[in-house]
Amino acid sequence: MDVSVKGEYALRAVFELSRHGDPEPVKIARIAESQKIPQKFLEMILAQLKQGGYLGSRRGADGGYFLARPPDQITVGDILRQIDGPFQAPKRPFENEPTDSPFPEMWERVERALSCVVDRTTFADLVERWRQKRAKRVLNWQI
Amino acid sequence: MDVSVKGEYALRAVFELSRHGDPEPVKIARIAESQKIPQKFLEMILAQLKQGGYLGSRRGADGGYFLARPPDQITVGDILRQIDGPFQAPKRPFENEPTDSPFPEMWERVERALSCVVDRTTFADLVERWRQKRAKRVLNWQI
DNA sequence: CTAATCTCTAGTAGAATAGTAGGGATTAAC
DNA sequence: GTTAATCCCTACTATTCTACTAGAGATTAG
Repeated sequence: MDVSVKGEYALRAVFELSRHGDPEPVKIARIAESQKIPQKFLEMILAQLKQGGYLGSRRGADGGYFLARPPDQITVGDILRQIDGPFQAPKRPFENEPTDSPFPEMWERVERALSCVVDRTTFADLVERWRQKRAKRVLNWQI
Repeated sequence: MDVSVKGEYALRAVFELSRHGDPEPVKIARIAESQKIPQKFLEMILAQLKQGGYLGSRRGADGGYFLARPPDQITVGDILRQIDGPFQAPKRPFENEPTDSPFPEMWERVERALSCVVDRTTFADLVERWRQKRAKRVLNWQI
């Protein structure tokens, strides 16, 4: 019942690209620095996200990574599932359980509840909330 | 984003005790057999649940484990947290993050959504659903 | 007393996590 | 076309976690 550091790194990386906005590629090194992620580790994560179809890349000097779709079409759930695999209660070891077990139904409820958050939160949402928070902070700072 | 086998074992053990109903102690061996849990592993789990105040025990011949409270006062969330620890998004490595990060808020939403299921589902609920399912099945079987 | 139980400490094989290392392939710019 | 900057790919690793197992000790009913 937790989220891996790798998953959180992936979210932060995609957030960084979403925040950047324009389709210019962003270098791994810059994402790594601005989000405090070990660069070599981040390389693996970004490759995995590209392989999932969420990111694109350009090599060579002036290369980098960019979003393969607009940020309102990528959800937190997409990224987490790509990196950490699907949510699962341990159904595997209990396949031959009686059909009247109350647990599978409960796990479905959990899954739905989780999905309501992660599959409905897009990176466009996250960026918007971030902008609002920042605006508020700047406002307070000026008073 | 998953639940350990140990956590599921714990849920099944408490379910077994709840289903049993009366305050007579149930032997580890019986729980282990009827829920297909390795006995020695289950011993550790039950000790942990007792230490959390959810179960009581009696030693010696005719000993066993029993619920320390009525099943409508033990939730799935209680047991999972006792065994697997609290749900957490990896807040630890990101303590010095800017205050305008959108992630902490999102993790709170996830936690609340999760809580809505696991902290509102008691073992009395599970037993009731199980009984209903079984009644339905028997009915179909008779037709 | 004895047999059946819980209790406690320790160990352990295998998988997962969170990385690191080092070079190879591709591209922009001179 | 050489160079420098970047992504790409394979392999390795230390540490921790998971899911157990082993064996002996403490307690109790009969």
